[in-house]
Amino acid sequence: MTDEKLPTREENFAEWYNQLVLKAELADYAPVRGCMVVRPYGWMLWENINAWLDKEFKATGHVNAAFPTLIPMSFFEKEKEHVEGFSPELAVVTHGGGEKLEEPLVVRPTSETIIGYMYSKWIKSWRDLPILIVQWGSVLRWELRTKLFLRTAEFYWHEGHTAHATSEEAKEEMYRILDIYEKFSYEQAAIPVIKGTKSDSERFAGAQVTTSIEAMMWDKRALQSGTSHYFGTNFAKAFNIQFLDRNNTLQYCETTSWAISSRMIGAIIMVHGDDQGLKLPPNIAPIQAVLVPIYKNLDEKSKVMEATDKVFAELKAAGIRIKMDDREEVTPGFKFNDWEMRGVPLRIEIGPKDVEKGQVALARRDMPGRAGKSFVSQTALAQTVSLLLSEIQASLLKAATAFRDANIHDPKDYEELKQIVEDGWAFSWWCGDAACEAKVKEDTKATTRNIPFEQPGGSGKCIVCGKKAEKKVYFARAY
RNA sequence: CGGGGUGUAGCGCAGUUGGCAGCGCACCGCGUUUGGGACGCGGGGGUCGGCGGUUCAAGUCCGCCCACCCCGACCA
Repeated sequence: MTDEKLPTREENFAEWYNQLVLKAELADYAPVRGCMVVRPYGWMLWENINAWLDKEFKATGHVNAAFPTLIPMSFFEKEKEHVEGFSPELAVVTHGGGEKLEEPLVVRPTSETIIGYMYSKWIKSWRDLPILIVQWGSVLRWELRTKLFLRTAEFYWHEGHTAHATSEEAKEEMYRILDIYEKFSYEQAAIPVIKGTKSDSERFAGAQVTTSIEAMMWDKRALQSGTSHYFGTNFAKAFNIQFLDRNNTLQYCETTSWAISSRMIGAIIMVHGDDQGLKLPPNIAPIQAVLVPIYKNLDEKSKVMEATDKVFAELKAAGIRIKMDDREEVTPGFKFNDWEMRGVPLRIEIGPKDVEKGQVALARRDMPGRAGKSFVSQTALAQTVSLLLSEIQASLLKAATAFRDANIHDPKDYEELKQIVEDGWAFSWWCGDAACEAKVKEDTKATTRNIPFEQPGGSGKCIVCGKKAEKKVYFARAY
């Protein structure tokens, strides 16, 4: 708790973000370089995110399991691109029990290798396929520059790892998961995303195809918010994951992996937040409504508390995640600001006047000042609140979508592209040549985000070199 | 690893020509307050990043080291 105000987003977006994460008590800096502590309020948000995803994964035939945190170093050397991609950021354990280890162990930066090793033991026949396993946990990458939630050394995620008999099935899986990620973004996080394929230079180390969902933050930078990879037989060959098909022929498996990380929380902060603080989507908010009793003396207190207790019990019973803030040491005004900063979608106030009139005062976090305020009857309040929460959920998505669409432009030439990516996304024809992509990156720091599945059709001229281009791509500066 | 910066109470900072280590917020206690960030009074809290040097005397001067932050390269 503190009464210092946040900097505005215009003043200093990075500082606004850092201070908000700390003040809202989502996370704190850990005494370990680049690591964070996710505090209870942040973890509740994470749990709500995971609960939804877990349900979707299970509904599509996936099961959960756990693999070791430590992975033999030699495993990483089995897939060439994978080791090249990850070796610069590995943390390595060299000693155990006071003795130097014969083979160093890597703290997992991702688990394709150890899971691939296990799959080779478990898979013998086409009857064993597909294997659809999700692991929930954390991984460690020795990042050089870190930022709470967006890029920490240790971060939390789920990683799905699947093995299939055919490339068609594996690709279907990759797309199925990306669709779940998209659905999550729209329906739960209220963040519009663009689904597409990563360019060769942006592909995951060891993947044949990497797909992603990309979201636009308030400062118009892009955030890759989820990825789903198709490996072909790359990892199957490296780890000897083979099965006998129906014709008694030995085949390599086709594998996938996919993930959404705690970075998603950073996206929620940067897409919805305003100068007052967080705005959490009701569907995943740890607290959907906060109840603030207001009174001046003991007589008023007993009447007010009687009403708030009743309202609290009713909303709780209706399944609304409600919090009663009956702290006596701070004023109502302080509480209003405090809970707004922490992004609670709806505030319910009950004071002596409301008790008299059998009403409550409501304040919507998604609407500024008076526009979001109303008085409603205490009768059937749970229904009113539920309805409002879904309205707020919808309005957050609507606002985020309008903002994104207003900041995507179609440059007429390369010069205009350079201007656009200063403060927005460019949607342009691209010939597919890595050299053109590299030139944009060098000139503007913007990278290709993805080649969206949704294409205008036809062909055009590459925005960089002018050669014929079959696809349009998003260029943006990324986190 | 390159460029820039900062280390003094939990946080933000001040500390002059070297001379009793301070301020604001937070925290604890008591009282008054409470419909948009309340106030009064009284308290507790320090290896001045570390080590070494100069000096009667070092937060302050000198040397070395360490940590962290910002900007690049890397990245979910």
